[in-house]
This record gives sequence, C-alpha cells and structure tokens, in this order.
Amino acid sequence: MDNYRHLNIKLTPQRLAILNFLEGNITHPSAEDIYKAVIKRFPTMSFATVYNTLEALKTIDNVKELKIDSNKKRYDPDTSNHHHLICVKCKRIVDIYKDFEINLSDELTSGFEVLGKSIEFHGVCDKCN
Amino acid sequence: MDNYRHLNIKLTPQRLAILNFLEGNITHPSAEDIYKAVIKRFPTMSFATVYNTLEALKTIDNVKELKIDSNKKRYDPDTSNHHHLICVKCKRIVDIYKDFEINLSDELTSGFEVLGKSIEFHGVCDKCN
DNA sequence: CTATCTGCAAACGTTTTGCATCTGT
DNA sequence: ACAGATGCAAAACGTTTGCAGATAG
Repeated sequence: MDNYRHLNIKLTPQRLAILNFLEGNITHPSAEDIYKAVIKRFPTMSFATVYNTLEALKTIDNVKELKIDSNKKRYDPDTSNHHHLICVKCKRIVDIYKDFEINLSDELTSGFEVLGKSIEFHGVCDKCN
Repeated sequence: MDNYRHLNIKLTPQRLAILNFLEGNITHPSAEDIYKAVIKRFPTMSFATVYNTLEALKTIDNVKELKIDSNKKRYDPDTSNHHHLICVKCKRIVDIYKDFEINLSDELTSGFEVLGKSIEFHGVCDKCN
C-alpha cells in the first residue's frame, strides 16, 4: 500500500506484493511463508522471484536474513538492532527492543574489532508454561 | 584417545573416530568437516553415520548444534555456556567465555520465562583489518 | 543373543540456477 | 530500448530415511 520508490529497485507487482506482505510483519517468515502469502494474489509467483526479491531487499538493507531457525532461513523486515526471544517448546518468537551494552575486554576479543551483536534469548512462553 | 565409556552409548570405531575428532575441537565443524576428517581412517564412513552419531551425542548433551552458519549446521563439542564472535569478512569464529548477566524487564519478555541466551558478536578480525 | 549401528542409495526440503520471455523505467 | 525481472523446470545442496547386513555389549 505504501510507496517504495525510494528503494531504488525495479518495482514489479510481485515485488510490491512481497513488500506489502513484509511491511510491519513480525512473524519472521520463511521464503515459503512469503511464497504462500503472495501466491494468493499472484498465482504464477515462483520461488525464484521470492528469493530474487529477498536478495535484492537484503542488498539494500530492507530485510535481514535470520539464523534463528536451523532448518531454514527466515526473514525480518525490521533491520534495526534488536534481539529475539524464542520459546524452546513451541518456537514462538518475540522481538526484544533494547540495546544491551556489552563491553568485551581485549583479552576476550582475539584482536577482533567488535562491531555489534545479536542475542538469542530462549525460554518458555506463557502459553507453554 | 580417551575413554568414552561414561557416555553410555554404543561405542563403535566410527563413533570413537568422531569423538576423537571432536574432542577439544574449536573449529565448529560442519557434518561434512567431520565426515572428511574421519573418512581418512574409515574409507567406508557414511554421512548417515556422522548424522546418527551427532544425533546421539546431542541427546546426551555431548555436542551442541550451532546456528552461526545460515547455510549449514555446525557442531560444537563444548556444550558449556559460551558465546561466539564472528568475523564478518572471513567468517572466522572465536569462542567468548564470559557470562554476561542480562536481565530482561517484564515488559520485554511477553510473559516468557527466560532460561538462557546465546550471543553472536560480529566484528572484523585482526587478519582482515 | 539382540538391540542398535553401519553403509549405501534413494528421498527430502530448501535454495539456486539457466534460460526464454516479459516489463519497469 | 534495454537492463533487469519473471516463471518454469531442473539442479544443487545439506540432511534424513529405509533397509539389509554387521557388531558392541
């Protein structure tokens, strides 16, 4: 529904459908989730287009590839710094918006210049508890 | 080289080879890395056996499956609480042994009971810098 | 002796690729 | 007009599975 001209990528109807599905989406969808959502409006949509679009969006930092699921890639349209809390039972994921300042002392960093971090909290959600 | 009787799993020569390869290994190897290492001594070794053994070792908490690589699973024989620092350029991984105490206030946890966390630091290593 | 493991090959789910056609800009 | 996107099918890749034969305990 929005205007995506500022992204400076070719805006095809398929890409707009994907962008609309992703906008404000906090479900951390997989490529298949995205595919299933957009194919309703675009019966000819292919996985190639989903992956192609995700690649384009990653490049312009409009989407972030997540490693929270070891079986498949998931995507997050929120590219701001935030963390994830995952239920070990039902795998529900919630976003954690807080910047935890962690200083790694030099003897821990092996000479690395540390740029950032991402924290995966795990726990048990209210429904599972 | 060690004695693994305390693990209480069937100790086949193949499993011993995998255990020996993993012991003290800080390279966070993938299934293929393990396979390539042990096939030198067991030319008939199959991936099925590698995965079967990893599954058995995961069950008894002797190895941990890592999510640091979005393309494939990696394994860590060090199951103690620690974190990882990854070079964004060369993907080199170093272990961070420190327990950062992070308290999530109730308004952040969405009712979850938080049990633990794992932090993925990213940065640029000395060689890449 | 027998419950479990091994090794092979086939199957699986996810992601990538090649290519002819189509389309935003 | 044309650089780049689409859609299809095939391939690639990591991982899992079925099963006959082997083996640790």
